[in-house]
Amino acid sequence: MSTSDIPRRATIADVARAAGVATSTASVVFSGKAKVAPATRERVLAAAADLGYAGPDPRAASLRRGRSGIVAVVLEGHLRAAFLDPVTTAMMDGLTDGLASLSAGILLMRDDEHGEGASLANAPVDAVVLIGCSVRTKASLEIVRGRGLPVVVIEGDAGEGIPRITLDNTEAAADVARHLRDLGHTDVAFVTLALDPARERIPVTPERIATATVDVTVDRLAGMRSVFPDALAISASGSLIDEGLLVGRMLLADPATRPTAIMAQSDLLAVGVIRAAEELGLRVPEDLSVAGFDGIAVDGLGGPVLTTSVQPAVEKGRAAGEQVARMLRGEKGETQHLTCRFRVGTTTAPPSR
Amino acid sequence: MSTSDIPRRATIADVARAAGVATSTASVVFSGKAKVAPATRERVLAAAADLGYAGPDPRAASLRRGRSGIVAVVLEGHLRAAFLDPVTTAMMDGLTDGLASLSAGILLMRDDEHGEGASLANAPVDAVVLIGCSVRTKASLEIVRGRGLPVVVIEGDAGEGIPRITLDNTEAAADVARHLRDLGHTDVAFVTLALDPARERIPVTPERIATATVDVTVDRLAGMRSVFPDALAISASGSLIDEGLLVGRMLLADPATRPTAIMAQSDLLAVGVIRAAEELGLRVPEDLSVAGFDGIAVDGLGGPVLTTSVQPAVEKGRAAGEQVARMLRGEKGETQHLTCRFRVGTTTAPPSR
DNA sequence: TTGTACGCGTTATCAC
DNA sequence: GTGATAACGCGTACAA
Repeated sequence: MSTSDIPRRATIADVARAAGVATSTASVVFSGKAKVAPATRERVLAAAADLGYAGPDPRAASLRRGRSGIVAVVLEGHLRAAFLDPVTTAMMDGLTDGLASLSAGILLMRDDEHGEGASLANAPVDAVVLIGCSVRTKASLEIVRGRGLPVVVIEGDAGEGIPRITLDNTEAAADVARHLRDLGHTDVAFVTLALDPARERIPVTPERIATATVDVTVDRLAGMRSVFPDALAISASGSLIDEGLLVGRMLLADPATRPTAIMAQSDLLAVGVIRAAEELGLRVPEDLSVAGFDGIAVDGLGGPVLTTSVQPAVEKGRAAGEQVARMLRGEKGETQHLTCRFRVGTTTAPPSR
Repeated sequence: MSTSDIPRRATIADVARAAGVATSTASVVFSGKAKVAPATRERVLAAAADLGYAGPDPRAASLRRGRSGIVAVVLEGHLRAAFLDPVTTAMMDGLTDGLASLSAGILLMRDDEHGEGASLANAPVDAVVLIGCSVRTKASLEIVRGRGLPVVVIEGDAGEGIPRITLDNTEAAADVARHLRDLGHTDVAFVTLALDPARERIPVTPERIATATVDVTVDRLAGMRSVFPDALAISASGSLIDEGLLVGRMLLADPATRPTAIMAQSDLLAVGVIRAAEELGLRVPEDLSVAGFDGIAVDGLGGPVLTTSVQPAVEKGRAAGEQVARMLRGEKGETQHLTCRFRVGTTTAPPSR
């Protein structure tokens, strides 16, 4: 080991020089964009190995190409909370599929960073996928549009010209509600997802709906209310079994006002409600019908099959990924409307009284 | 379609020209790295707004700076599976904390992509965090070292000079086992995590251990075996309640060979075992003691408190993030050894027979 | 098939 | 406080 002051990393130019070829030739050897004589190819590779050159610097390459190979995914709230939700993880899964043709990496970003740091404003990304639609999303959208990046919004409205991936939340929720009505239920209560960032576990009032920021919650509630206009609804603070349990207890505590059916806006919430019923010695579906939304596989649920509306979560992600891929290819992104499929399970039945 | 309908995006040079200042001045206006007279500042900002310039191009900036502000996190297997695991999500949470001082973005990468695409080999990242230690991790490691990127490995051995974040898996597992032995149990069975990518749900044999690729599984098993050398162990295919349920059924099916205690390598598996016991009408801990590992909060578990070893999952991520931050500051990364803490819960008791 | 030359858009440095 | 200039490392027309 000699003096070596500052061991500047070898560049492709160094490699070319060492191999006795032009830098362009060396470049081609690594990109494979053109034919190179096997002999020179070998020489270049040997020189590279010799200098410890590990291929083109991605930063320089992306400047030159105008592409970084990275797509940003903007989630609301804490990453942890986002990934706790099976629907989100399924969607991410689909997204990686849809993006496969680009073989792009996924840069996770939270929606609420305003600090200097690696925000949407200065991340080297080629496109952006926005998920959900809080007030903040609008801010993110502003930044992204300013940068002129392709955007796709999943379950949210981004305004004119921005391709979206939508779900028929209202219709699908109405389907589930109609199923309960058709079974003969008239005394139904709802457990909704969070309405706004405050995430309070309290009854839903018209005022709260007016100021709600989570479209999904509002849309599904609208569908439910279209069948049972006056049903009591309580908002949970998130999509968790434990939340469903808590709200379930609230709804079932008083035998006098106990509904014959509870409809939750997510499967996890529904499972929680079932647990609450079990605690109180109520049988599902004999004493209480419970329906959910999402159609996910709940780890540890076991026997019962939830009556629910199965949403194409993976498809949502895949569709978004495909649109991003299209836009990056220079084509125009298109809005895709996806639909849910109602599924009858073993957790709903006619009311006993 | 004419050639002029590609409106080249404005650059900082355009802005500077329009504002009548030098590009370096305009640059400083955006970076804030030096004082600028309010008047010129205004002029530059106005010109930028006028030209629709949304700030420096991140690609060019990162080439110039030699930093992209992105840290890669390499997970094994499907992203979905990774995020299904509460320990992983907790760790990611800690990682974002530890990385906070860098305000860097997190680029998710799978461990098993070998395609041309945006693999570790050509992603514009400043550092890498490798999680777990499969055979493939070694391959990832090769690439990363070749590029000379700072690396931190969480729960895996990366060889000389690579800082690691480790857990005292063997010792902690032995602690749990000793607790069971001290309660008087002699007839104990184990449920382990996956041993290798095949993820088979079958008994663990010496041969399988010899060819295992998942260090965590092997280490914890070693701890368990140090107390109960001859206990039957069955490997689950993943850390899921449903997996615990399946393996639990296998272990409890035959009353004649039924153990008095089952020790699982994860809390989710343990919960599954409890469910299996409940199915068979066995009471926990009266008829069967169950212990887990991880100390996570299981959504929907409810009443019982699991006897387990609480691992510092969030800390693991935070420590990794901090080491990355250090290395990026030019300091040397250091290996951190973290320890688990044994917790007695309500799911273990002396054997009844 | 190989080499030359230029530009991608920015920022650090140093004069002024 | 402001300006000129030189890299940063690469890809790719274009010429040979």
